[in-house]
Amino acid sequence: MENLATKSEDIDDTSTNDNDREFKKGRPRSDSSKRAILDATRRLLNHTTIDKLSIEAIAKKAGVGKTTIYRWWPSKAAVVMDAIFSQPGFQNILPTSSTAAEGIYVQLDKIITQLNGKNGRTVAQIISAIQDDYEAVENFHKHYMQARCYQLAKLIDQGMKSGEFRDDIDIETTVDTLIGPIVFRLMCGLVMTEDYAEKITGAILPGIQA
Amino acid sequence: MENLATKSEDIDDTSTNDNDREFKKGRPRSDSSKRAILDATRRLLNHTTIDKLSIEAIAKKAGVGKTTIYRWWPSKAAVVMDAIFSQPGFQNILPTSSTAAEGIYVQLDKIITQLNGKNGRTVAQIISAIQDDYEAVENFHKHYMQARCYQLAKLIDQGMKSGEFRDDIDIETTVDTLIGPIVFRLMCGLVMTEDYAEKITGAILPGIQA
DNA sequence: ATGGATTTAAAACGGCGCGTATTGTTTTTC
DNA sequence: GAAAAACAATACGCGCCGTTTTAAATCCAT
Repeated sequence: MENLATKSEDIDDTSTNDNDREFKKGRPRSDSSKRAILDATRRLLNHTTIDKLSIEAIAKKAGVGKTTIYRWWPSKAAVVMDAIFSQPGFQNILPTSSTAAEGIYVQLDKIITQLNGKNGRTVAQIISAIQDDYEAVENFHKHYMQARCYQLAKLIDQGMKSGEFRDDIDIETTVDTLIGPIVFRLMCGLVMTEDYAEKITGAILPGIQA
Repeated sequence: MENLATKSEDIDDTSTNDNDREFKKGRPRSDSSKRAILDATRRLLNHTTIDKLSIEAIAKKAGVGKTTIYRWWPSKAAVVMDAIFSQPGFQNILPTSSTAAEGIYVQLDKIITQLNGKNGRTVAQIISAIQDDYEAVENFHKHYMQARCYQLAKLIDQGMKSGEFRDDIDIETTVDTLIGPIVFRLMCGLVMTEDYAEKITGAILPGIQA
């Protein structure tokens, strides 16, 4: 639910000390404008692509000045990421599972389900948008990719320690082989069938099980 | 070396019958203009990104009218793909190898080497550019992705028939697990170390070997 | 040669969205 | 009530878009 804006003032912790907020002079940031901007962005993205989406259109639809958007977000990609990743469906909660293998399957299936449909197209476009934007890359990893990869890594590590998996496997590479196929099919416009999580785990897990 | 242009007249085979070319009336397409356009595109891409590259800039640098570009290519992505994939380094020749496993390793390593450096950034940008462009997706698959995936599939199939691999594996999914990690790291801006092909094969092949 | 067909470079067009600057108002703290 | 900051609205110059028009160039068939 936290802001994904990347303006230095927002991520710089030096000015975010507990009671510091109370002592700021001037008119505070309008929360209603912020919500209007993110809502407008989400609604516009239902009918167009990131590429064709313009800051001016967001401002107009949100009933907001262009300057307000430029004031709080460094790029179009930042606004879109903020709008998409703060959605309810995009919280990445850790599932409880009996075995590591089952946990990995559940995780992959959840990601695939999440990416099937319009959200998937938008995430693909976000990954596209970060290609030229160094600042946005970090933002994307921090608020999307790293959390999902870390959970897979934790499950693998857990399986290694419990004896479910072999103890000589390379965790990072194994995570790549699990998440890689999904990103591959997402970015290249290939369909992911409903049983794709099963197919991936069926191809990977037998090779790492003890 | 063939043209990658996607205007219907060019991919429609009905007009490409051997001696049909000789019987066309009117001024023929200028081959020097074509080369100038592709050369200019390549040179401009060394100093900028696809997103920032403009048709007008290409036309100016090539000493060519804008209309000539629009006449022969349907989109910026098509011009760029034509310029990039016709380069010498992008021919995908099949290596000869003793075992299927070694063949797969060689193939992956060649792809990774090809994608490390500026070519990789450009391919990533091409994959980005095809997200909104249905016509360009097919072009990309046809002239880049499918050829590479097909060779991997053939090697797997060969290994299955020779008894080197198990006979119950899903070829398509296995290809995904081999190529997926590479696309994943490419698109997410993660580094691929020199031994990354070794890491992938080390993670995948043990699970499918007989 | 002559006329028909096609491509070519060049120039001009209206339009959109960029990122910035300016203005005057509103909301807060001191 | 004064200073500070954010706000909506508006205007600006700029670059590139995709299209259209023009006149020259280059081929073919007769």
